[in-house]
Amino acid sequence: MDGYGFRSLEKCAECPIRHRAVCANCSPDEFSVLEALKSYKTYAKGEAIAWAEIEMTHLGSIVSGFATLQRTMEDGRSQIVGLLLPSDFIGSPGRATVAYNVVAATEVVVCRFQKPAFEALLERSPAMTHRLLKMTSNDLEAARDWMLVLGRKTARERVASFLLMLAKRTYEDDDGLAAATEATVSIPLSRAELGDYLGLTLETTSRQISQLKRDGVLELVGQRDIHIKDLARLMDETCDDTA
Amino acid sequence: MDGYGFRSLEKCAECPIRHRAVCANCSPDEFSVLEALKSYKTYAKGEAIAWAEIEMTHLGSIVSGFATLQRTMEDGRSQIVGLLLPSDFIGSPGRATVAYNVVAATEVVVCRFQKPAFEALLERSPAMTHRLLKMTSNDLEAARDWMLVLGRKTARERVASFLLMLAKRTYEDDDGLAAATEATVSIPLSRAELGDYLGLTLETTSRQISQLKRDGVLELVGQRDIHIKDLARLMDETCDDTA
DNA sequence: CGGCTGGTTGATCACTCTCAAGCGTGGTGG
DNA sequence: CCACCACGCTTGAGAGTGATCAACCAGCCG
Repeated sequence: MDGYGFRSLEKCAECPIRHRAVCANCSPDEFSVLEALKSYKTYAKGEAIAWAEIEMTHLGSIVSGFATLQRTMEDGRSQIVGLLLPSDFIGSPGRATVAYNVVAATEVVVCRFQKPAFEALLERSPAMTHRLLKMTSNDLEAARDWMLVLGRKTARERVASFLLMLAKRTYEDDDGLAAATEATVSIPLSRAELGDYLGLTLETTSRQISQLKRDGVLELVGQRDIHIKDLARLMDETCDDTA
Repeated sequence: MDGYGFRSLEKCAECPIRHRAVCANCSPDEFSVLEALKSYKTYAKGEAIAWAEIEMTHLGSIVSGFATLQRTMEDGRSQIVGLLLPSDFIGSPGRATVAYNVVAATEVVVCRFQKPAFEALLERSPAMTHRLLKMTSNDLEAARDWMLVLGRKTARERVASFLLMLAKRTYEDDDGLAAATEATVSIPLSRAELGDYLGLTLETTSRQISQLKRDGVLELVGQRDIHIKDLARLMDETCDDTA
């Protein structure tokens, strides 16, 4: 379907991620340049969007789907170092390669630009540069938050932290999470991937989810969807003060 | 000594971090604006440069010394989520607070700017914005690298990874590390802080250093300086492919 | 129906944490 | 001048959390 399913996206003005992506603050002039340069590509679940140490030819934004950033060791150990959701940016301008693999966790549609062209555009567009700085700085903040999880939290706290983060991201647009007492989230990762994100084995991850279920904090709806019965309780379980 | 010891720094052209800090690509015009706005402040070892959730009045660059970024939990657990070395930038423009404490690990001299003035300047200076984007993106890369250490590595591998990173940073200017077989590094952190950086207890950290010493990989020179006898061996110990 | 994949659960093991004692150095005061 | 204390570091013994290895279960598809 490589592109053909997305004719409606050819106009940036109708793009679903228009107000949150790197192009959020662009002027009409800039949008017309972007529209001329962009192309869409669809990746199947499990497919690599970029590979560590391999030069990237394109940069771009996730339009739909989830992707993971994963760093692996020779002996097979692997750590997911980031999740990409719609509107997140793929690649670092000015850097030829990234140190991790970008893998589609679901089917993913990317709005892509040739790297040199995009970098040239960035040189001339303060709006995009500032937006990208803001996004990068948010990612840095999130990465550092997650370092606390990986370095200091117990297995149960890690799972709780993950579910809470997912709930926040899921409901961030309606910002109803502050008031809500319940929430339902869909986990876009397998237990093995979840373990790689949490720095745990898949068995420990599964056990902690079961335990939280037994303790009445949540309910499983199928294997990928989780209904959080008591959000306040879950927040306690994360042992985290950041509201 | 608040400033008086640094009269020689009043001219940016003579600043020791001039070619690596956020101002690296500034034009002469921009430098004269920076010179008018900047002020120096010295922090004693252990003093807070910024505090989580407390609004920052200034942004700036480390001129000399080391600082740590640390995120703490209510129950006392703490994780160091970054090290700031000379030329590193403190604070995020556009964000009122940061989620971690910035603490001087040694005596630290900071070249500071009032936050609103600096942000206004950044709006008008593509050179600084691009430089800051580059630096932020490097920090993000480093944070993600460290996530692999925290999530997947053993205690011994963590210590080895830390020493190797320190050696790289120490020798990065002479870039002689590629050829070198030995190196001497000075650890700017106590064992407790080191543990907080590695996601270990101070006891485990100490034990692993002793073990590496017993195995002939390194020698202690005092308690803070470490002579790495076999760099290649140390790289093996990190179990990391990134050269 | 049988094999395959992803998830759960169980038993055991090992690594790291916890608690505790001991060591060395540097500073203070009698 | 030296005894004493404080602090940071090291080392030891035992406990606990999560990893490992393995069996089992459910859903899916051929």
